[in-house]
Amino acid sequence: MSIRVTSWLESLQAHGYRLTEARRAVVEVVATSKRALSPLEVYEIARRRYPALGLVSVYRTLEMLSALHLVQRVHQEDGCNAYLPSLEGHQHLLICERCRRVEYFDGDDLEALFARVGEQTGFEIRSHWLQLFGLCQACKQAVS
Amino acid sequence: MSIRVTSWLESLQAHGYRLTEARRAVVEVVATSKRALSPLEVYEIARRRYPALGLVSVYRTLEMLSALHLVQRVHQEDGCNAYLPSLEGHQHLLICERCRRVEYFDGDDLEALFARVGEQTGFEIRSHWLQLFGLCQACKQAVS
DNA sequence: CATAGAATTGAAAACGGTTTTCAGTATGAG
DNA sequence: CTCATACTGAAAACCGTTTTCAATTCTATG
Repeated sequence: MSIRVTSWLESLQAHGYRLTEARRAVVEVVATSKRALSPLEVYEIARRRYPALGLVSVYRTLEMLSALHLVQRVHQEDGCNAYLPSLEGHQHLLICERCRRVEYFDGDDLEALFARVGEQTGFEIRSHWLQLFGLCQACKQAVS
Repeated sequence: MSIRVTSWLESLQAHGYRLTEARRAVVEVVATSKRALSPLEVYEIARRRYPALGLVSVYRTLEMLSALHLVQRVHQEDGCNAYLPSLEGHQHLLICERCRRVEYFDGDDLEALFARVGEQTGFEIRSHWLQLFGLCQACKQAVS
């Protein structure tokens, strides 16, 4: 059992949520995924180990995990309802356009840019959003 | 009449689309907006000058403008279906969280970061997506 | 300017993903 | 073990978007 699964389940419990089979199944799928998954994908995968699962519970669990900042929503050209584990402090994503695999990277050097833009525009910058898209090593070779 | 409105209409015509009242109304609203507008917002505003307009035509016109790269879709926490004029070469957005006004800025200094991330991960980076969120000068004062 | 034929229109129906409702069930505190 | 209640899945409702379709509007051509 992945350490992340355990930690998410503890986190849910610590916030007063009950640990149910439905939630366990959803957490196990999302916490260990290396790709961003849509609610329907989570549903289909999680149902392999807990066939009684309802799609509604997937939505509800994703909402909780999102509120606890354990998962983040990923936006792409072809849809904005995919979820991915949130790694503390590594908020930027690099997504393979072919296989959808995601890598995390940090963007420390962005602070200077933000400061400059804030100064030029008079905005108080409060958050940002950076995603890169491309081909992962495996897909790069597969395509060529 | 804004230069951008004229230019968009010419662009539509040059691509074989007819110039109709519905399209004119939609183009006039979107091309001159400083905020990202949802299809429904476009519809409501455009109907002031062309009441016969149907919501369907808004969707269809936005799709065309998007295909011609004249508008871009803006993604935000609370929705991903807002459209904004695309300014050639200035692809990054700074969005006011309060009034939704948008500023454009360029992010030339990002190339180095992309190169570094590409090298570290083995990805071939093909595109990117950067948005900043904050408070514009006016809203900064209004809030405090 | 008039005509004809194709592109375009708006209304309504269909669609698909998400949310709400609800009666039954499983959880976990005591 | 018992009980109150959080939680469940199914079905219905919802809502933004897309499709369908008959009527209308453009615009190329004569």
